[in-house]
Amino acid sequence: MKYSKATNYALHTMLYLVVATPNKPIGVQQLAERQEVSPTYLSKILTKLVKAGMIESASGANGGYRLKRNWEEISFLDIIHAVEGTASLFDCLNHGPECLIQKEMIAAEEKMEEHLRNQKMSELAKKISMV
Amino acid sequence: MKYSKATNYALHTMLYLVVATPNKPIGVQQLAERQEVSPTYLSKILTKLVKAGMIESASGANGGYRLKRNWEEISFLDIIHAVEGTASLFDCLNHGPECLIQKEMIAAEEKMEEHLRNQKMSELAKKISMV
DNA sequence: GCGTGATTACTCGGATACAAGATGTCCGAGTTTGAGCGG
DNA sequence: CCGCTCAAACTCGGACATCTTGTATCCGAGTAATCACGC
Repeated sequence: MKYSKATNYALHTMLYLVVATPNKPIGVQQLAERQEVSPTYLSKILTKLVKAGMIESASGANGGYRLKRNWEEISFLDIIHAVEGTASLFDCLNHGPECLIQKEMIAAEEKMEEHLRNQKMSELAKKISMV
Repeated sequence: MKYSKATNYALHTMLYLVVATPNKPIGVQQLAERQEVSPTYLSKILTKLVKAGMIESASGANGGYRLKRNWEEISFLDIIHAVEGTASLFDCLNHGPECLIQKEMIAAEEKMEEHLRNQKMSELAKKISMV
């Protein structure tokens, strides 16, 4: 079990956008270069963030991706859920949701999600700009 | 990102062994039937638990798998680590361990592991026998 | 100067290729139990 | 009754086969800014 590279790219891209915060959209190429990933693949991932309402895309020349309003409230968990989906990490195959094992696993997962929900990208950006 | 089916099988098998607690080893076939999985595949998974020192295997007729000493201390995390490995869920590809994003992700993961570490199979078995 | 059209620089989405890991099967080898058989 | 052999019931481990998912590329289509040109 591993977080996908896509999640890695998405988190880093969001952090970059939050740190930059220009009104101008930033092109996929520029975003992709920083992370050494192909622009087309990154674009695919960012489409998920667009559908989740975190960023918006601008077509045409000087196009790219830009933060949307409430960007200061975006948490790690928001981004991860947009990329990885919101399904729980563990499904008991035989017993379904009544399974005690499953209940414990989901409780543990909740602990992790709680931490990720409280961690906002904008907070992290502040730390960086202090350095 | 998902926990593998193998983890599901391993957790259920361990719970079954803890609830049963006979000195006699229990055959793979019996264990596999309960979970509707092929014996050979389950055997592969249980081999990992053997190497991790949680159970031991007995060859020959009336052979099978049996709990080892300190079985009362076995936690969910022990089992999961034996099956899934101990690598962290998130690796920042570009920046390595200094990456702030990675640090937050690992901190979140720690929260989940802490919960799983405190959850012992023997405790869960008690709850079941009460019902 | 000003509209109009062409060019350019982009993103979007689907189709497709590729790789890796999870899942599952097969089989030969080794091991223990227990039954059968001969002394 | 004892000991030997042999068959049966197991696990073990490696080598495959298969399936799913993540990763990545390619290309045609659409869109917005900018430039060129003609009036």
